[in-house]
Amino acid sequence: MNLTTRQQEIIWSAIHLIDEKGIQGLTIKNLSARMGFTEAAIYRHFKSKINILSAIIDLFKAQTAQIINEKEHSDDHSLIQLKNIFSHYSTIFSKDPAIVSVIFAEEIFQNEDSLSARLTEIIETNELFLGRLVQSGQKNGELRNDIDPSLAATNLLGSFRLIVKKWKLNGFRYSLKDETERLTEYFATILSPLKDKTNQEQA
Amino acid sequence: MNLTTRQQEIIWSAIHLIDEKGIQGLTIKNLSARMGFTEAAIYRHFKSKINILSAIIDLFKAQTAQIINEKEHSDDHSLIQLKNIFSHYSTIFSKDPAIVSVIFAEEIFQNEDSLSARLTEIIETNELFLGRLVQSGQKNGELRNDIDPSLAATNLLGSFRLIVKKWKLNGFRYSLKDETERLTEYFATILSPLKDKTNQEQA
Amino acid sequence: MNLTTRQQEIIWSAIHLIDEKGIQGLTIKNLSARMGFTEAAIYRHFKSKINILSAIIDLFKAQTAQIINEKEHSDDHSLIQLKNIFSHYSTIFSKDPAIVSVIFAEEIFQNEDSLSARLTEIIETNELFLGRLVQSGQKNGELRNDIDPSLAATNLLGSFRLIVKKWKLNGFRYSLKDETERLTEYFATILSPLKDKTNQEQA
Amino acid sequence: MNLTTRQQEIIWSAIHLIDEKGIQGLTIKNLSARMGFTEAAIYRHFKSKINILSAIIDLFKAQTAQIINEKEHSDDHSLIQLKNIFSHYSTIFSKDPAIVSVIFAEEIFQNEDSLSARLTEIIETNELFLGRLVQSGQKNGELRNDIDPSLAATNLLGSFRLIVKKWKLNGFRYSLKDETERLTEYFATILSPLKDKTNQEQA
DNA sequence: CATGAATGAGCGTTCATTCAT
DNA sequence: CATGAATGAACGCTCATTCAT
Repeated sequence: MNLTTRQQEIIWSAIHLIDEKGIQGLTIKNLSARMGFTEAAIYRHFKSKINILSAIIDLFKAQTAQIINEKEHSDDHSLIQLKNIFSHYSTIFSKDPAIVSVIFAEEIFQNEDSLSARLTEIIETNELFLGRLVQSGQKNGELRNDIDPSLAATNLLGSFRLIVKKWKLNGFRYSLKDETERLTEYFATILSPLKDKTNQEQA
Repeated sequence: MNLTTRQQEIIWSAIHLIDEKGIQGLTIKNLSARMGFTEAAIYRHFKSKINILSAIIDLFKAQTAQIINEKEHSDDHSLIQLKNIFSHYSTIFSKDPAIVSVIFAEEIFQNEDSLSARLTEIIETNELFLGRLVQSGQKNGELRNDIDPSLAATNLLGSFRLIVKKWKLNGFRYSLKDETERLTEYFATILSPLKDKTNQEQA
Repeated sequence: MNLTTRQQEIIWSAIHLIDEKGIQGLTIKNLSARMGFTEAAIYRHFKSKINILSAIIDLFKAQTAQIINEKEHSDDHSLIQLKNIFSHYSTIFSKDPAIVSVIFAEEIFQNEDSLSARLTEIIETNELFLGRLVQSGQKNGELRNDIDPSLAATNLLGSFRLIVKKWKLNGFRYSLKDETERLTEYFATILSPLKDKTNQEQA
Repeated sequence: MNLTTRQQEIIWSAIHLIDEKGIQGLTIKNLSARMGFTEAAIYRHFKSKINILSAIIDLFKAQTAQIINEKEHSDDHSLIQLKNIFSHYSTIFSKDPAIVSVIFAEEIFQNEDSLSARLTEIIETNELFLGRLVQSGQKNGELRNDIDPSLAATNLLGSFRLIVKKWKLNGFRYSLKDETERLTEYFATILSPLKDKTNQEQA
């Protein structure tokens, strides 16, 4: 909380290290080399390595909370909001793809219970928010109401996570924003109420 | 390929170690301790640690290929087949939950390009198969045809991955098979053709 | 010599650190934390860590010299003087038990020849003074004269050191002054001339 | 307990390191250098550094127990026994003076409670044994009975410890055995019953 | 088929100390 | 008079791996 400039630099170096070499590549030596100073100097800014990881999670948690808070009280249609939130995340990830190597890789933190619990919360926060979105969409008749909102939330989040993960596994070579748009249109199709469209599409 | 009994024991010990302590817990020392013999003895059976990880991936790859091959030429309806394949995986995972800590954690292998590429293939193989399933379902009129089969496949696989991951993050406390059933019923709902049901559900 | 207030504060913090955590606990970091300012600030007051240890020894040396000087020209009987000097030390130690962790632990300074030599001198100074006391007591007929004064001095000092060390090992839980009194009475008994008491006591 | 040859070698290297450079000189690096192999190799033989210190204490404890056990049931006169036991210790110390740098330096172990407690026991064991010796000597009329046996024990042990410590501080330059003999004769003088000697000595 | 002993590199961390501000 | 940031060396310890037996 309230990180110094140096602390922020270190955190982002750590995120990029994890992105490039995995959690095993996040060593104090690698980190200090990337920062351009000695290993000992790291300890001026963070008490320990797990403090660094903890700060990374804090960062993502705050970011998630802020994004959700922004959208929470919007008046937009549910489908627009869904589109917006995934679009928002894909913008963030596109700006610095390294983030996804950390935020979607719970395994990284599994050694430290205190950390993994907090990362799990981030998933849950997102899922719960998506669930609320679906539910209110159903109330307004914007979304089909023959489905369980929480399952729909899992469905939305799971799909988004997979396209992001594939994007990463492919070396961020294509546009995540385009993929996200395709996905949200797909969601619009499958989650829309079952109006008279039926006959047309069946053709 | 053609692993000895000892090699298989070692591989499963390794999988369980990863499950329990993460990739950082997979050390030759831990592994040999779990096997009940010395570190040097491990090297009788595998040339190096990477070879062990490689064998793990081979195992999962072979397993995936076999599962898909089994189902590929089935005459069952697409939705039944979808149900069957997820049910099959959830049975395997329930029997030994440690598997999911490895198979869904691509990060683990990201250090070694040779390994991570092969793990990515497993995802793709599954996704392609699901895509073919959806496509044939659309041809037979069992599935709605206003959606892109490959997006539907991402949707199916992503959702399943997320319920499995959540199951793990919750310490395998509840039944994955039940969750999988709920998910496949959800899929049945959203992927079914938009027959005359329309009006009824809208009520 | 001629220490500033701050220097004295630092020295006493150092003594207490050694008392609590041993010489390995006397680090600049610990010391500055205890003083409530930064590590760098320590170096305003002392050129180096060795200088701090050196000042501690100077302190004890001066203290010892002063105590002995005070008593040296007393007219009291030798046994009274012995009692007085041990009582004096036990008062000092009781006021701040941390002292004994330093003054009786020559090992602490053994790395630096310059320091250990000076600490040894303190022992010798005390022992020589006790020797002179015994000798003058023998001259006056107050102490038995069938013993070597310097051996008696070793005997006196060694015994006192051991009761102090035991007091420390027991966590300063009981009264050192009481123990010292018991010890000096014991000395009175064994060092007194062998008058006609003989027969009585033998009974 | 039941140390291998290598473990014994390491322990004795450690004892000599402590003797030469103090506890701060006992580093794994120094130790392995003295042993002629790498730091990592030490850990084949001891789980940790404090295990090494623990083994050293075990060694001294066993040695003390054995010495006391040997003498405990002797029929010799108390003064002879006192002489014997101090002589025995001074022989051991003379053979390898490094021992005294460890056995009489409780400060060394003060960081680890488990260790310091066990070292304290060694002092106590010796003191209690000396106390029993004095008491039985008093019963037999060999020792004066106007003194408290436990105070006498403190007196004996404290004095012996001081001559040993002085011997060390003087770089083991003179004969400890001679000094010990002088001390035990002194003890014989002050602890003997107050027979008719009185008048003679008083002359 | 397995062990015991060893290695060299690297781990996270702490040390006393310096220096510009 | 004190701080914040840094250093280089050392700390205890673990890593994957090798090799003679």
